[in-house]
Parts: sequence; structure tokens; C-alpha cells
Amino acid sequence: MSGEHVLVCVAWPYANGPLHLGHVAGCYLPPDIQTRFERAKGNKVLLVSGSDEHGTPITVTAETMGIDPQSVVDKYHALNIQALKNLGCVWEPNVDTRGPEYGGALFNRTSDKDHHSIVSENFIKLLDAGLFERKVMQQYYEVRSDGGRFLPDRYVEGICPGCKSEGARGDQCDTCGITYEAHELLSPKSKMNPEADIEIRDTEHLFYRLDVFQKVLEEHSKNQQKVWKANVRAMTKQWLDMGLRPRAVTRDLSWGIPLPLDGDEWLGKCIYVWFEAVQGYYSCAKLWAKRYAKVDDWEKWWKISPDGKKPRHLYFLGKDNIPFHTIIWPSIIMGLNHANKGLDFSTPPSLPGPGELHLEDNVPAMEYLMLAGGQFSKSRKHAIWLPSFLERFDPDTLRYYLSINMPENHDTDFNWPDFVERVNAELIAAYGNFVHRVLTLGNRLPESMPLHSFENLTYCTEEINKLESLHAQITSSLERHRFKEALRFSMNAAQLGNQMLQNATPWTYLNDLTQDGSKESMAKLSFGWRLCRYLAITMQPFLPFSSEKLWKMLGENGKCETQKWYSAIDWDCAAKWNNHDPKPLFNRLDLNEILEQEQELAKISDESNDDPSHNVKGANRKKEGKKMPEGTTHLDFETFTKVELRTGKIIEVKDHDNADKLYVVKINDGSEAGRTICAGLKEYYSPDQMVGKSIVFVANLKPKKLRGILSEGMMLAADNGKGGVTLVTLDGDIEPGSEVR
RNA sequence: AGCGGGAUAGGUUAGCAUGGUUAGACCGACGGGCUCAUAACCCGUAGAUCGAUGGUUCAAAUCCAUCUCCCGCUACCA
Repeated sequence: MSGEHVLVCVAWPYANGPLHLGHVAGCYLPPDIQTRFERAKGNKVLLVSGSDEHGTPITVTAETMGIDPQSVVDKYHALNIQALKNLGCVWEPNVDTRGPEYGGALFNRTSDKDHHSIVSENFIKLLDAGLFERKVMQQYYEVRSDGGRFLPDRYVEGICPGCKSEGARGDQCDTCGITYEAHELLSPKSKMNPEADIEIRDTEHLFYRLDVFQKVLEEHSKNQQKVWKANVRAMTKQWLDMGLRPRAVTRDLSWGIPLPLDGDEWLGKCIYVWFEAVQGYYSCAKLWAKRYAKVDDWEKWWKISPDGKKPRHLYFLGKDNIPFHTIIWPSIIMGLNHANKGLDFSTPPSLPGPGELHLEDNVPAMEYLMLAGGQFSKSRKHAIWLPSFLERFDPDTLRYYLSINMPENHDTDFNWPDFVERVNAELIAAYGNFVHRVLTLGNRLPESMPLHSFENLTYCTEEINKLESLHAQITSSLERHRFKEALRFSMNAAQLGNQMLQNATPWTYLNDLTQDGSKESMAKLSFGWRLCRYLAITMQPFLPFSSEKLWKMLGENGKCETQKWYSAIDWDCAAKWNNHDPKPLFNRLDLNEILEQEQELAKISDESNDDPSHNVKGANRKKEGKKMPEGTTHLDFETFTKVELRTGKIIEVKDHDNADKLYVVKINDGSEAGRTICAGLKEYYSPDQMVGKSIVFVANLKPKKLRGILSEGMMLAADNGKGGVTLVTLDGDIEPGSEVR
């Protein structure tokens, strides 16, 4: 199909740090491939996404960096959009080169004022339709001279009303496991600021009536069973089976979109981020139309036309985001449709009809890309950052590796040896090398007899048939979002080219073109040019940079990315030639060199502060002086002596039955009974490695139950902040229980 | 611990929802060929008790049960 309106929605990256390769493989590369493919097919694609810029984590980052939240999001928004562009993602130009009727792209941000007003408008619509429920909640409030603030449950602790143990959280006790209402907790304290007075205050919040949509979502889900991937089906079913309940859409929050409501009870409240950021898909389309096309043009991508013709909606996201896109967002869309029809909650909502906002056609959610077996993690600095990667490597090599290794069905792994291997042995050896063979062989012909003068397609019917069948397979795979498979088929075409050359041995005829068999052999070599052209077009969604390079080297005009998808198998198109010296499409990678570089980077990372953009071009690497880490204050000696450190010997290490990350460690502390300490060392030590070690522990720490087991102290361990943790052990023998000073 | 997902040749994986061909592919290994090409290319060979056990069935990688290990979310990291 061609001329279809396709809305490609990309999960909004949180502007609280740079993007890493996990993000790219999961959410950002697949939609780019899809968009390029759809455009080549002649479809009208509008690509929307942007930075998600509200919420508490951003204010926390701002506080620790000593700047305001807007500066945080400005910084990461700029960094991320630039990195995505450098990766070749089509966020630019904003308008399709064929004109605004063909759509375009907008990478917006949720701090955009227009986004605020669109969200506020929708908020009022849903409110007026009775789709919000108003509830008074009791929430802890930290009283401060500068005004105070509400505290999320997990920032509060106190004494459990059930078992009376200390350290119970605001809504649940870890020791006995019971849950309770916030006001039942005894002597509550703020975790962040234990000195502050805490009181319970009533706070009113609005809840979106997801329950109203249960039935219609079940219907939608039933319709989608055939297109959804297994992980999407399972996750959505889970939610529907549990039964949908109203979900809070407002929050006691300072950084976000203020409630568009009058009344003192709404002061200091914002629209909850989940409810607001998803609407970006909608606001972004509207704003794109307003800024780059006609104001109403967004409707072509969002609304079912009066004759029932539907745009196609694709959402690209990671597995953690599935229910938001199959349950929550559809229910908001249907809520808006409902409200637009002047209906309220008393009428059951229905699936969208003509003139209404359309629901997703597919949510091809990806699993995760792991890094050397572990999860990408900002805090543990276990990550490869996109900006830093692109400084050192050809973006197409990354695009190739992530495409051929895409986490479509389960988690996959990024590691350097595999990256180098696949780039060298597949991308370069098969594809790059075939292209280079054709171009260098062709280049050796005399100028009076250019390659295409030898063309004779009657010798190439077998190749033509195979290429056409491969083209159909690539197309079908891409239509079903099977990226790995599609790229593999394209690579098969390159392999076919190598086979063809191998059998035709054109190099044996170059010196004497009058030999027997020369005509056929040279016809094959000449067909090699067409095969390169085919490859440039079919590889373009995956490898846009090298495709453009190849396009020029083939002597073609214009840009490869604007070529028609089916032109790849148009054997009638005029053959051309470019007599410049051919250059290899890619450069080989050297694993040892890369590993050395990595070590260098790791060193720099150790020395720098904990700003993960350290190895990013243009990021400020200054102020690495000897200044104390943020928040450090000097301690007077007396206070220090209050800490009682003692030596002990580990005599037994067992798993904690009720916690994944904890060991229960028995220590000989010189006393007869010994003592028990819970320690979060599972990630770093096996029990065998620990038993017998002489360690240092804090002896007079207030004992505390950790998921049911009393921990009497804390072992000292060194933590380098990026995943390395080592116990502090003793140099020589000394009896357990000796004081350390 | 609660919930969800996964396990297929040395590595990466397709197939599994709708049981039924010799379980398909890429990389690597091994043997041979080629010498145009970036230590590249081509041909061939070996390599899989489809995580384990039991069950349903004429038939199970595919469905069911139990178990083991991995991943994610949530909790926990004194």
C-alpha cells in the first residue's frame, strides 16, 4: 500500500541523562528503520516523540547539581536530540522533502507551553465528562519553615502498628508484611529529613476512571491478538485480568503541569507525569501541524476519516512500557472521543468510529539490550552512552549491529568482541566487500567501454528472480516489524552477489575482453552494479549513511533515501557509472584497539564526577578539583568517636529467605553469642568467598530488622560507585571483637 | 518474596499463539577452491538428547504440570 497515513510514535526519553545503547536498540532505532521504509514505500509518515521533562527524579538531579530543573532538561534534551540526529534518525527535516502533505517529524518536549495547554484542555474535557473521580487521601506532610511538602509513602518511616517494629514504611511493614493506611503508622518520620515535624494532611486527588474502559479495552485487546507480539499479549492480559481500577492523575508535585483548576485545594499539585507525557503523541502531532503544515493537518494522522479510512498507528517502546500503550493511553484516547461526543461516564465508551481519534494498530515492544550480560544502568555506570559511542564509531556500524541483534523477542547482549566480529565478518566482509569488488573491477575497464555498456540482462534471469523474491521477503518482514529477519534477507542479496562474481570470474577477462565467455561474464559484472543499487535502496532504512555513499559511488543522482522502495527491482532504470576511484564503504574494526580505548574511558570516568555525560563531546569536564563531594560537612572528633568499630570473623553466610539481594551473615564478634548482620553483598561475593574473612563492622549501630531478620550492625566495604565493592579486611591476626580506631 | 517474560549446535538466533516436512539461518571450527576484493569471496563437512522430569496425543521444540537457571518490574542493599 502506498499513500497511507502512518503515525510513528516513539517512547519519550526521560531528560534526566544521556541515552545509552539500550535505549537505542529498544526504542529509537526500530522506529527510524520503520519510518524510512514507510517513506520509501510512498507512505505519508508523521514521526513524533520528544523529551519527557517532568517529575521528581529531575528535581532531585537539579538539587544535587545545584541548578534548576529547567537547566537539567535543557541540557539533556539538547544532548539527546543531537545524538539521535548523529545516529541518522530522521528527526530532521521537520517536513518531508516531498512536502508537508507527506508528513514529517517533530521531536518535542513536555515542557513546551503548547503541550501544557493541550494537556490542560484534555484534562478539563475528561473532567467535564465525569471520567475523573475525586478522592481525599491522607498523606504525610513534612512541615518546614519554607512551606513544607507532601512526602511519598516511601520517604516516610515509623513504627509498625501491627508488630511494633521500627523502620516500617508509610504504607507497608517489611517485617511482618502487613499493609495499612498511612495514618495508622506510629511516630512517622521523614527519611530525608528526620528532624522535621511530620503530620498527616488531607490531600485531594483526581483519579482517572480506567474501570469504565475495562470492557471496551477487552474488545480492543481481542481484536489485536493476531498482531500483538507474545510479550504484549501477555502483559496486557495480565492487567485486564486483574481488573482496572481508577488511577491517580494528579500529584503533590512541584515540577510539572499545574492543574488547570481553580480552588485552593489544587494549589501545589501537578498533573501526574504518566498521564501527561503519553499525551505527547497527540500534542506533538498537533504542534507539528501548527508549526510546519496547516493547523488541521494533524487530523489526517489521528482521526478516522468520515468514510472510515484509518491512519495506521505504530508505537515503539521498551517492554516496561507496554501497559501504558495498550491499556492506559487507549483509554485516554477513547475518553477524549467520548467527551468530544458530549457523552459522560454513564454511557459505556465504544471503540473509535469515523471522525474519532484512532487507537494503536501495533505496539511492537522490544525487550532489553543488555551490556555484557548485565542491565544498562545509569547509577552503576554500567552503560555505553550514545553520544560517546558516536564520537568514535561510524553510526552505520552501530545500526547494523543493533539491527541484526535487536531484542525483538527476548533480551540480547551487547559486547565488544561480538560487535567487532559482526561488523568485520558480516557487514564489511559480505556487503562492503561485494560493493567494493564490483566498483574496483568496473573501474579497471577503459573509459571508452564503461561497465554498463556490457549490460545484458538475459544472462541474469536467475539472479533477477532471486532478488525479486528476496525483495518480497524484506518487504514482508519490515511490514511485520521483523527487523533482524529483514536485514538478514538484505544480507543474503549481498551474498548472492558474491556468489555471482565468484562463478563469473570477471577478473579473468579484464585484460582481454575478446576471450570466450567474456560477454556473459561481463554481463554479470555489469549486473553487479544493479545489485549494488538494489542493496543501497534496501539497506537504506538500516544503514542510511553508507547507502548514500554507495548511491554517489554508483553514479546515481539525488538521494538514496528518497528513492522508491520498488525501484530496487526496476531493472529498466538507466544504468549509470561513476569513474572515480572507489573507496571502501566501511573501515575494519580492531578489537584490541577498542578495548584499550574502553579502558582509557573507564579511567577518565573514575576520575570525573558522577555526571555520566563526562565522556560526551562538549560536556563540561572542568571543575574536577579536590572539592568535597556535594553534601559533605565536617564532623567533629567527638562525633566520630561515637562510632564503635570492631573486628569480627565471618563464620557463616546464608541467603536471606525473603530478599534477593541480602545475605544473612553470622559473625564472631568476640562474644559468645556472636551477632547477625544482613548485608547487601550478593552481587559481589559468594558465601564461600566471605566465610573466614576478618572484617570490620560498626558495633553500636541501632539494630534494625531487614525484611524480617534483625541486623545488628554493618560491615564496612569499599564502593567505587560503579559496581566495584570490596569488603574491608584485616591485615594480620587479631582476636575478634577488638576495637578499631 | 510477589508478578511477568525467557532457555533451541561453541556463540547469536528462527520456528512455539493456530502440535504434523530431513528443527531453518548467520558467526565461529574443520576440509577444499579462488586470487578481483578491506586477512576479504565461493563450495563442502561436522556440530542440536530443542533447560530437566513427567503427562496429554497417532504425533510435542510447539499443549499441560513440576523443577532448575537467566532477565525485567516491585520490595530489600545498615
